[in-house]
Amino acid sequence: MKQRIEDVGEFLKENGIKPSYQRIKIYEYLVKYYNHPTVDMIYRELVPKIPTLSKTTVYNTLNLFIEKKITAIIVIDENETRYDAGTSVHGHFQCNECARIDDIDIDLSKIEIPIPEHYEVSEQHFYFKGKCSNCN
Amino acid sequence: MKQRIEDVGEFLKENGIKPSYQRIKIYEYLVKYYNHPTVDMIYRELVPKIPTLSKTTVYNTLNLFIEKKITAIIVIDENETRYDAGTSVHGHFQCNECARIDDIDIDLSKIEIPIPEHYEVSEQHFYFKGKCSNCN
DNA sequence: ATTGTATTTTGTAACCGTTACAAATATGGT
DNA sequence: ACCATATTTGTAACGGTTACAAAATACAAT
Repeated sequence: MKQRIEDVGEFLKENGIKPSYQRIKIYEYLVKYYNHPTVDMIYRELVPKIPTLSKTTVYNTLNLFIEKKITAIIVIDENETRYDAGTSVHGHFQCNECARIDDIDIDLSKIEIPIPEHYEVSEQHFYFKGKCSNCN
Repeated sequence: MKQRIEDVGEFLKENGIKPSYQRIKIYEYLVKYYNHPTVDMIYRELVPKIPTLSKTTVYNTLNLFIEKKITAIIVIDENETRYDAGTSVHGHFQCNECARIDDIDIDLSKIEIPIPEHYEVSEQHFYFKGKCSNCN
């Protein structure tokens, strides 16, 4: 879910990422909207400000963020990958009509998951699909 | 999760699907292994028995199964779509090493999900990633 | 059985999101 | 300013999936 980031450049540095202009703008996009965007959504928003921006840069940057664990991939849309600056465990809801993705707060303490013996869990994901209030 | 299907041809008919040879074999694969296969896994297994089989047929058939709701898509692998003949709500675990997917039984009654007002939920998905016992 | 019609299967080409790669550009230290 | 390094960019390739039309099959009526 959302977390306050005061200085994006500083935040990137703290996480071992040299804060280039493109990287700052891309991360700022993530924390400004928290809208679980596709690469294309980020690209279309930033290109007017950074005319030379390449989609490859957006891909590279997001993959770097993921490697440094300040961004998570949300595997929920069959067609496009979604990205989330919120890296804590929480759920998502995707509307089948407008494709928007909302955060869902899930109380993990109440959930018992029968993971088999000798299995090691590194990620937990919960997602729902249906129709959001705008499309209903 | 797993459900017993005695006569696949009859089962397909009951669900409004004309039971062609290919369709029967593909559905038989799903219920024989319940291994959440990719298209390629199904294709490679069946080609020796059906030498003329086309991958397009596998895609077409699975999409038909999904339309008729006797198969579900599992969105868990970033690269390839997975298919599941078990259409009840349950969880999945994918191993990051060998990519295999196991079923996880989840007690839904204990889970409270704070879905926003006027949202309509049609699907619930739970999945986990990590290392399975074979790879540990 | 034969014909005609609709359905299913098949192969090819296209589509699209993503990545590989090398050239161009920017950055930082001396 | 110069050099070494890191970053960005554009193009081409890759791979999973789908569109499409032709070929094969199944089915009904005569």
